[in-house]
Amino acid sequence: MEALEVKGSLWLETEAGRFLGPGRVELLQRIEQSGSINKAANQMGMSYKKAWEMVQSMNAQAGTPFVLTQTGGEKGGGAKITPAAQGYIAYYTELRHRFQEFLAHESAKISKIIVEQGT
Amino acid sequence: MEALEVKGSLWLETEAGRFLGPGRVELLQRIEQSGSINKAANQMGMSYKKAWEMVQSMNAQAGTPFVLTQTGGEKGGGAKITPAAQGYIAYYTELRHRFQEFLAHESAKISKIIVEQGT
DNA sequence: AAGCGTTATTTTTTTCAAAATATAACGCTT
DNA sequence: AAGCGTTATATTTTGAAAAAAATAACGCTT
Repeated sequence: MEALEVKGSLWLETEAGRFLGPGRVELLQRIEQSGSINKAANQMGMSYKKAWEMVQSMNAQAGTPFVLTQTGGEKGGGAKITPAAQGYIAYYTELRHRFQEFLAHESAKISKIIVEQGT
Repeated sequence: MEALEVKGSLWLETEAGRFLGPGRVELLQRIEQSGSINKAANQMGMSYKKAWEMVQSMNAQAGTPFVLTQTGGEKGGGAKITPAAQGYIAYYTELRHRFQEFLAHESAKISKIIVEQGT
């Protein structure tokens, strides 16, 4: 057994289910950067519909909306994220960093342990 | 936003992909306890075929087999897990315990943080 | 030799999620 | 009024995974 690694995934959950994970955070960041749900979805190889449903779900679960949209107008419309969303993104990023340190630490220990048990 | 919790999932990975996670560990434990792939699968609401494929995949990825099977015989056949599998189960259980402590610690901190940022 | 409960394997069917397609509305620009 | 790029929504199609079903083999017991 070579190159055994500890991997994992992390998300925030409310009583209504998953609230914020890697996919939603990336979507929010791409909406922030591009100003468009459509562009963000295309960048991620995701259908507009799915992205829009993720936005709906987040807006519903958070007390305050995470994404504000506008239909029509100068550039056809657009979307931007709220300060609340930015706050959660910052928190999630720090949390993920601590998690990656946990995983790296456990991965560093693992080879020793497996050798000890003799497989 | 009430009752926000940090949740996650954890597994071991080799260059060939996922090797050991919660589902496989539970399957191994139930095979050990029941002496049968079939019974273990039924207990987990899983088809025999899927359980058998998981066993095949584990046996292939680990250098040494994790499950030994016998067809025919006194009770029609059966399966048991090897000491190597038992060693990995013990390691994974300890790892999961440390992970749950990480999650609990982060969940305890989270409410404070969210309040601070004013949502 | 017939029966049993299991492992082992293939084939078929079903289910469900994802993708694709289509349509409408919106508000600006020209 | 026509065109644009977007949001918003419903409908259809596709595909892949899961489930179900069917078959065979195995080695013991009776």
